[in-house]
Amino acid sequence: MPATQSDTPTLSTWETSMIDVFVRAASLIGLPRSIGEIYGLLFCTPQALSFDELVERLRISKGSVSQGLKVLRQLGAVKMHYVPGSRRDHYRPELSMKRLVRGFIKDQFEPHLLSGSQRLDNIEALIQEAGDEASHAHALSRLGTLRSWQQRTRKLIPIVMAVLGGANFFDKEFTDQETII
Amino acid sequence: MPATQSDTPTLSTWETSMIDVFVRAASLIGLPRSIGEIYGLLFCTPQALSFDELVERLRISKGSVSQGLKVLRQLGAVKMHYVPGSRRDHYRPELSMKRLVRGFIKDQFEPHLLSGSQRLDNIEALIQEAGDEASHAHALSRLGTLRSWQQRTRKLIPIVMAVLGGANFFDKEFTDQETII
DNA sequence: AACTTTGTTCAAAAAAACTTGAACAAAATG
DNA sequence: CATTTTGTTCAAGTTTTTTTGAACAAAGTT
Repeated sequence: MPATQSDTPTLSTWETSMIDVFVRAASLIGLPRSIGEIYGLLFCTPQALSFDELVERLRISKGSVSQGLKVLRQLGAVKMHYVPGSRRDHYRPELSMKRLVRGFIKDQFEPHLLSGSQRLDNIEALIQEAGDEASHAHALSRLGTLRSWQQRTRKLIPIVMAVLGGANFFDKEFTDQETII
Repeated sequence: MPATQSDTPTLSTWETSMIDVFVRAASLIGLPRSIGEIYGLLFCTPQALSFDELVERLRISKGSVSQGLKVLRQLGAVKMHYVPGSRRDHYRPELSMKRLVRGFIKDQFEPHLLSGSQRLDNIEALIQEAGDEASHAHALSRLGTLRSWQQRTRKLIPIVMAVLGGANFFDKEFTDQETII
């Protein structure tokens, strides 16, 4: 058994910086640092990495890696990758921006939109029950505003996905006179 | 001086529920509860509210209201409203979804995109300096992916704003055969 | 000028979110 | 079946974020 087996090469400067980009991006969308680190390292690395390699190279706990990978799998941001001859799970990053965004919207956004609709219906009932007749009109008007925001958000999502979906309508070739042929 | 002057009507059921919607929305975009409460109460109320009314009706501290309003002003989510005969500042909620979204993007998103570009340039330099020639190709390829994500995000923002900007290209009338006349 | 009103600031307290590591479960191996 | 490998769970510890409230500043009143 070679003495070098468990050597853990330290992260290079560029890897650290690139991981830092993902840590910031994660925090921007409300995900913990450890998740940014895990995805970031997978993003930097040519080969799929195992659970243990993540723990060792990032020097974070098994618990963090386990929970982090769980969330990333749920978001569709990492894929499991079979490595012949190894019992360990290996992971690779999802590299399609469209799929990453879709995963995020599906997991973090749409549930709120869904439950939101029901909440607004409940609020409407509460306004009707309320004794204060005078302010019904205003309350219902604001409720209407809220519903319109919801609806516009719903309309927006497929447009965003379309824009992210490879070549499309919004690309230069489609709008630039010269290149249309 | 009437004894009832400082009566603080408690929030009604529907107000509480509607404020709750905003508290959830705030947390979804990474803003503290108190900010959701402040915007939510302004949204529910027909008249502009003063600083003190926010403190009293929401039963949160002056500090929270002061800091919350500061952030909301910065985001363009509340507007100051002059009330004749009162020395106090009064506030009204911004009701245009487009302006709300623009404020959020300008304040919370664009700064990251900007600094992000510089970071990627730095990373490119670090990769060049790195000794490990063998992995240059992969590292640069991933850096390219990151740059393309950035660029796509930049392109997306004006499209989102356009979709939110009143009647437009994506509305039914523009695409539905029957209604085009 | 002294006093009142109005709102901000910031250090400390409280609450929430994240990470750790040890105990545990599940499955492969010998 | 006992043992090892691999990964999950969760209570406790740590860190970060948010809230509070008292001291302070700025501006209006008397």
